[in-house]
Amino acid sequence: MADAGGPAGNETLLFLTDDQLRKGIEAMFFAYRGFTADPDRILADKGYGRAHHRAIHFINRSPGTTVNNLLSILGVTKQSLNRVLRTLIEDGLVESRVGTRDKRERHLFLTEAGETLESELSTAQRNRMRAAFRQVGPEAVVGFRQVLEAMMDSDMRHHYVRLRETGE
Amino acid sequence: MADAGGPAGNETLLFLTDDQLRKGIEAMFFAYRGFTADPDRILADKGYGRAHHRAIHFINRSPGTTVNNLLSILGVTKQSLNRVLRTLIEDGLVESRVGTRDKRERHLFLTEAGETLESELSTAQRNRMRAAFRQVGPEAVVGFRQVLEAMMDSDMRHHYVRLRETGE
DNA sequence: CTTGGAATGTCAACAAGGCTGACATAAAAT
DNA sequence: ATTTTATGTCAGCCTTGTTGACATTCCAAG
Repeated sequence: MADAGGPAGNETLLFLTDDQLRKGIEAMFFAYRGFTADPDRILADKGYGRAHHRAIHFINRSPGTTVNNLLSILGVTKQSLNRVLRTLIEDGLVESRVGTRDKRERHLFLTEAGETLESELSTAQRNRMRAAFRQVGPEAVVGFRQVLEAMMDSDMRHHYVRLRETGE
Repeated sequence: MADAGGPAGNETLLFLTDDQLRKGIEAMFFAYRGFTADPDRILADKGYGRAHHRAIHFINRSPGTTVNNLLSILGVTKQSLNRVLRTLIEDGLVESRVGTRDKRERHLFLTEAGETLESELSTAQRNRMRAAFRQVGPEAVVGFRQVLEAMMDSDMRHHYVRLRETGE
């Protein structure tokens, strides 16, 4: 179990040892903290949390998205999302429009104020990621994204891919 | 702002565009969900949460570590950690021994039961990471770790590196 | 030896943000 | 006409973070 290469020691599989995997696990843990640190600071100043950031991010990525679609992307309950959306709508950062084809649906949009905050948050987060990317170079970035994509649950990968296509 | 390469379009920097950075950000978000999904299920069955997992992980990595050291690794308040440690100690998964040199300090160890749970959790998490690593190959894994390390806050990187050295 | 400060524990209170369950409404689908 | 779907809302619970206050223990400096 500790040696993925077996007694003969297939050297091409040394990157699959428990030790290497543990390093990957700890790297994910510490890096995710850095990943969220800058937006967290901005959000705390304005009385918001990560949940607000996530909603704002994905509304910005897919303007007019429905509540249901957002729910499946975020993987939370409607009550939990609703609490966050309510405050964002009350504060004038998000607009909810009744659907035209299907009037049961609410389509979500960022207001100008919402776009301003989104830009502030994503700029901070991009700055850190840009610094990391620049430091390690394009080939490492390709590997980074390949591993992350392979680590996703398949339904989350579907969301990721669909968003990826939208942006290109 | 949208074009990292400038008007002339330096093609070697195309991996730093806002679009590429956004993909990296979304990849981190979705992948982290997968990263924690398997342990989360195991923990939920036993009435624990991620905070318990983190404590168990780092006590296992550094047996005999002090509460203070654990605090700086986990980045939470002592009250928050204390609540988690108390339940783990009550449940017989963690043992707290008064320090010999400095009797103010408590040194933390996993009991046999604690090691059993740790193994269950880390096996599940390693399995997913192993599958991802195997799927993308060793060069991608190198890039993955390089980007993550570059994305950490420097104090977290210190912890990461210290733990990395311990394991080798 | 006394005192100050550090490490730890504990109690209380609070907030964010997850969760479940129950119920209401409007509109689409059958 | 009935059922299903999409959404919202209320109430209550849990985990896990926070702050503040205070006690204990003990090292270390005066």
